Amino acid sequence: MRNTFCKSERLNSKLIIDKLFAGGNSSFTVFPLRVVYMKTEKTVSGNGQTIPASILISVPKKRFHHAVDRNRVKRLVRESYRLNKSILWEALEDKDYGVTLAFVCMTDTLPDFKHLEKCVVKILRRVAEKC
RNA sequence: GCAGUCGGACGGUUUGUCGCUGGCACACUUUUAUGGGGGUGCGAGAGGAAAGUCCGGGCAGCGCAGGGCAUCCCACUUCCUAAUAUAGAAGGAGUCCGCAAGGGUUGAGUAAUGCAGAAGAAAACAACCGCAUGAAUAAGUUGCAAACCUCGGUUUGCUUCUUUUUGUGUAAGGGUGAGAAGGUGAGGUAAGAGCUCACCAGCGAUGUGGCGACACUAUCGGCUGUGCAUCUUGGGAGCUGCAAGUUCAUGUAAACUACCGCCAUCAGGGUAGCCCGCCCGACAGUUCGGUAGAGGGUAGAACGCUUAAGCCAUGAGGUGACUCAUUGGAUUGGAUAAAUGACAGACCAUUCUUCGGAAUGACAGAACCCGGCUUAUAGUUCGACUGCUUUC
RNA sequence: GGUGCCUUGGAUGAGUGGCUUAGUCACCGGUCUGCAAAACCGCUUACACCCGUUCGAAUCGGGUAGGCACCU
Repeated sequence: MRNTFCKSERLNSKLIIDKLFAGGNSSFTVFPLRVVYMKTEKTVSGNGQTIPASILISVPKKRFHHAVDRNRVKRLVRESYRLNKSILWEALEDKDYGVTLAFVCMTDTLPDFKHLEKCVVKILRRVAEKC
């Protein structure tokens, strides 16, 4: 399995985002990230591949004032998801629904990659268990 | 050598693996078709400030017969740029700071009107103290004369000075203030005063130089307080901003347009603050009911969207900003819950070092596009210049 | 991306060029009380920062920093 991250894996629909944050969805925190997730239908990308999970990364302006730092955190989270998404995908392979995830950054200081990757792996395992 | 001023350039390099965005080529798939989709290969992918949004322009939509007033903005000069006297740059001018190289800053006009805390007699009208002089009467006083007597004084008249009251003159003085009728000296006067004169500072006129701001010296004019506001003069300004706006698919609202009907009321209504003017006029507007039309907003997709008032070199013109060229050359960021990344290694800088090595990599991330300004910025580097010191 | 606004004692908040600033609440200290509450009295370096205009700036102008709202 290739560790890609194409456009249809990103969450960009305003309606789904509103639904995700409206309440009633499960969430938990593995410092420095908070995760909100929701069951949805699986989407099919242009080449016929089914995409079981789509994600969103949010870094609040209050915690990181400069755009450089916000971009850096988003890229780190995205990269660690890309390298480890197989955990979630294999768990959802034989299910008939998909999952939508939102990562929210909770820390004030810039995290380093190895730390964040461990954190993301932990989160993905927990989501895979619960679904 | 030390201290300093101004201006410019760069702002980590590179290899591998795994990804993202868009470009080109190739074949594939899907669709009636334009087209859409992923795959493989090739080469590309943040800045000097991308930032602040302090200015200006392009571009886009809406509005708009015309004129005046009001409102707001601008204000040393010449010149440059798309930017009209506005944002800025260059050459100058005035003024302030610095020994200097240099740096900061800006004056439209003052005819009229108003205001100026505290302090001060007074903030420019006057009044007051003071000075000078006239008068008055009262008191004191100097001198002279006359009369009287106890011969030393008393009384009366004139007179000198002082005090008091009052009229007139008074831009000296009143030492407070940011500012006190330009300053110093002499003459002059009852006392004083540009009242007169000499020198000095400023202003106005004439002259000379300069495109001009302005400068200069000479002559003439006694013309001379500071700040703010009103005011006056000249010039400029329609509003909103790519979340502008255009197109597609979906669908029709209590909003819009046209027509019809009914009821009541006003004489006017529109022209984006007011007036003139212009337009409409018993139409329009308001309330209710009906019919028809056209279609807003939200969510989605596409366009706008990147080759340009652009950049580099050469030549010519100009002190310079900059401009010109039948000149030559290179142009590949275009995202949209938002790409330009992550990891590992080598090198390069800086710091620490037990000399093995270790740590760190400034400020900061395009959001329609340009030009300027401002602010942040580790480190490296180039050029021009100034002052002081030393040596030759 | 664009547009508009705000910043004054610890908190709130008045002050449109003239005595480093009105009031309210809170804190602390004092008076009062056997002790407290209430009441009364007192108290708090720089008006966010820098520069300019002015004789004089919280106030006027320019810049910087921080914060808020709207286009939603």
